[in-house]
Amino acid sequence: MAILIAILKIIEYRYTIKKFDIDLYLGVVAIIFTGIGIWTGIQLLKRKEQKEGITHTNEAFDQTHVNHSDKVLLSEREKEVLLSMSEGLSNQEIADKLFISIHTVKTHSSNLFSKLQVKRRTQAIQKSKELGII
Amino acid sequence: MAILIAILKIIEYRYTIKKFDIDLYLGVVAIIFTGIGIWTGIQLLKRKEQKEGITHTNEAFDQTHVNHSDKVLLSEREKEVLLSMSEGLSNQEIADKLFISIHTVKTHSSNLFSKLQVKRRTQAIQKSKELGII
DNA sequence: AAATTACTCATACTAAAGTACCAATTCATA
DNA sequence: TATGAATTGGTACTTTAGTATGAGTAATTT
Repeated sequence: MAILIAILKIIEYRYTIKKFDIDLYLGVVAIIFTGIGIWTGIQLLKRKEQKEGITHTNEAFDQTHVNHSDKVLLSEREKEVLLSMSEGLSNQEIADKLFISIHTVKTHSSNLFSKLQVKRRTQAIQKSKELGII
Repeated sequence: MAILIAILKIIEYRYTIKKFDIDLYLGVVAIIFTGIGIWTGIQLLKRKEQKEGITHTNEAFDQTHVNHSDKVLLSEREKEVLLSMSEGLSNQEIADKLFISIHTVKTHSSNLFSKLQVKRRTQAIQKSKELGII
């Protein structure tokens, strides 16, 4: 804001161009500040994307790093749940298949997610295939 | 440009606010057009990035499309969403990645699910891998 | 015997996913 | 020019997924 005001002051040669059409001056101001706006917008969006990019690469790094250092050991039941997930089954369908309640399936899910260090079943599927668990 | 001029004309109540400080008027014009500029800049950048994204996916698409059946025909965008799904991204993350709203991601999701005749994203991932779409 | 691990089930939540509508824009094509 | 496909965005809603927490049981290990 301070910069904008400063620029406005610098441009303020309107006393010298008073003889010119005031419309022309306004048009120039409008165009200049449109340009400033465009530039600002691009800068803002760039910064936002950079932050997201850093976050993503960090996540990707963590995943691949853990792959080599930790041997992820899932229990039998967790592996069964994970396998069923990769087949596209819902929690309820997995529960029916394994003759357990949906609550138990959710417990196994949550546990295997934290063991695999993922947040969603789709990530678990992808990661477990990378690790050769499935 | 025509729009800018038109807006300028609409704003042109300077005859009525002549009694007010001309600096105030200029400040308002500057702020408004800065806002317009920011918006324009964001829109321009969005469009640019989207074109780049499509180019990339087209390259990837050409590699896989030749090899496999076109019985299930997904649109470009649907394939992009599907691929992102298989990478374990949430709808919100896909939206951010493709520079579209989460609503649009859901629309694409729902459409590709019915095209693949599945009910969940996990099934879509499994089936599309069977079909060689991914 | 005590501790640990795996498995089970539950409640009560929040978050995400998915569906069903609708509507506007763009773009290629009949 | 009109028509349809693709893309985008929205509201409102239901369903599923996921988290946090607690707790009981059986088997194994220390």
